Amino acid sequence: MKKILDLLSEEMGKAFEVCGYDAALGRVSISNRPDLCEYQCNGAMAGAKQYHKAPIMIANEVAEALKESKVFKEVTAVAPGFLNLKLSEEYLLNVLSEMAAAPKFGLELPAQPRKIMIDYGGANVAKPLHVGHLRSAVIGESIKRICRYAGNEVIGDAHLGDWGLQMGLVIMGLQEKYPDLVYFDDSYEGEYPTEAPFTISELEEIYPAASAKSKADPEFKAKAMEATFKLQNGERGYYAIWKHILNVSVEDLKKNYGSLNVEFDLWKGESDVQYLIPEMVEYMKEGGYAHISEGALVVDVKEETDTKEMPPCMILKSDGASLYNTTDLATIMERMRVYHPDEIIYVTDKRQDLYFQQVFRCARKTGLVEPETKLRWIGFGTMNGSDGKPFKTREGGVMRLENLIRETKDEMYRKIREGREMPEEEARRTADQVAMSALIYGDLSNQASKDYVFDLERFTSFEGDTGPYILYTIVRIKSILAKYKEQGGTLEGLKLQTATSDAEKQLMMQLVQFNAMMQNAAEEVAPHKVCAYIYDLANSFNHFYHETRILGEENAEKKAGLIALLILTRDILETCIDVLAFSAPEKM
RNA sequence: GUGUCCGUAGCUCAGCUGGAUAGAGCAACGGCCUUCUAAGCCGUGGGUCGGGGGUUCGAAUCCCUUCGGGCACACCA
Repeated sequence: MKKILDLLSEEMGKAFEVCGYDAALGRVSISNRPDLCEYQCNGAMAGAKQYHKAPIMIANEVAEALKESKVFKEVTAVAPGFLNLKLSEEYLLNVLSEMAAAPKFGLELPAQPRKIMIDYGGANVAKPLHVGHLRSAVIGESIKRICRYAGNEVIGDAHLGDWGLQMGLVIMGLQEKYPDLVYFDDSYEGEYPTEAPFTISELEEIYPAASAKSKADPEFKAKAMEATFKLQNGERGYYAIWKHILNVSVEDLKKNYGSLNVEFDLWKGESDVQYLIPEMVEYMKEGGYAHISEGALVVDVKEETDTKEMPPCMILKSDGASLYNTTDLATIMERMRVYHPDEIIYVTDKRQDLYFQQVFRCARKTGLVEPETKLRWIGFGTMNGSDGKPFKTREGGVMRLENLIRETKDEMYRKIREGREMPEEEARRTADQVAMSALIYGDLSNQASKDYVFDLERFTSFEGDTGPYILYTIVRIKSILAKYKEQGGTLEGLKLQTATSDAEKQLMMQLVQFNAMMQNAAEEVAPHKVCAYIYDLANSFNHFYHETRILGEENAEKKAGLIALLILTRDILETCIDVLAFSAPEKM
């Protein structure tokens, strides 16, 4: 269904037209002076020049034409030419009722669903997730859910880093620790064990140790490079142990991502497109796109309109080895063949801006994607500590994501214990759920592209613009509804009623914006807009709640209408937190 | 150096396709629980929107310039 602002603009446009002006001038927006009006139209001022007329005169004429309007109950022309509008309660009720009955609360879906792939920009195998992975995970997940809710087919791909030098390093690290493993015995010809000879914790120790050693010890580094080379050329033992590394890591990653409610549809990695690289390189050479520069194979991606330096996109290093670009381009090639998406969205940190410009230009120029395939890059900022510098542990190291999550859960548990009587087990469960809302909302409520300060105390607070505040609001609603049912009420078939107070009308006006908000959030892939909306909605609700006796309402019809309003508010809030990838408990 | 993003209340941030007195939250202070979760609600104080120019009837918003900060600039990912 149509969005409220479009409906109002239509009504206003008609009035402009009746008075002999361009209907486009009738664009209505939400008032920025809530003390004066609910909506406003500035078209009279915009049209003054065009019609050589004082804005206030135009505004007066239009206001006059709207005197009998069923949509606006009040239209006032104010100097120098503002049109201040108040909505008729009956009209608001009609729109809101239609919305409550419509699928997805009246969100308009695309006629043809678009196929969108989301690339979460790669966790690495054998390396634990750290706080830097939080953002791509929660932003990517939320974007996935928003796009899906908006009626698109969305495929999320983990795009693991599972193929570079790091793998050689881990393999060499393992060989040093366990030289007798059959994987390192060249003469071994039997089947390799199905069970991995190491745990995830061992693996996580081995990588940093091997990485550090390779920096200090050139000989070790050479061995790791050789191992990488052998792995990539299919050496049996190395490949078998690599498979173990992959499996153990993915299992652990699933656990960690799972606690953030992040689910990937595909667990593909760089290794999955290695087979395509020779073909892709050949294609780029044959097509005349690639040439040798300083020994490396590159594709020029400069454009005449560039005002800055644009280095070429490198396809192969001068030693012939592949690199990040190579696998990313091969991945695009594969995705086009297998899935043929209309759009690919990359979620990575914003330092990779230039890099993705190069890759996108290269993919376009070489025809790896079609002209209408949209390639979009979402660069997110850094999560900083209270000192404004990238977040560190107290000891100054990189904090593991797992630990960040645990600390947040512990802090939330402490708060719940402090503020509520609750059985131990339920307190734990509730704390976990509320903690995730704190962490996820704390991240998503910031614009993705900006850096933000992680403040445990603030994020886990039940006051202000936080996840717990949103959940608290939902729980309050649920609590009333539960009580209403206890008293023998039913939640079915209730009809919304005309607003009888300002607070109720405010709440209804907030609810009616849902479809426009969600559409906008999807178009701009902006989860923070959903956050801003539910914060406003929660505020409107709490204000309304405070002023309105619901269960004590004596008029049965009115009471049913209030309950219907609560249900709608709860449903919209829960729909929103669901696309943000967290959920509300029944009690807290 | 080139490019890019940012600079709004003590702190953390909205607002930026130009509109009326620049908004929230936190922190500070003051009210509101015999009634549906007070983890709430209501109110008070707090601002040269980094500086300077320009465009406009009107600029936090657009343009130019300047200062301060982050980040990136081919064989890392």
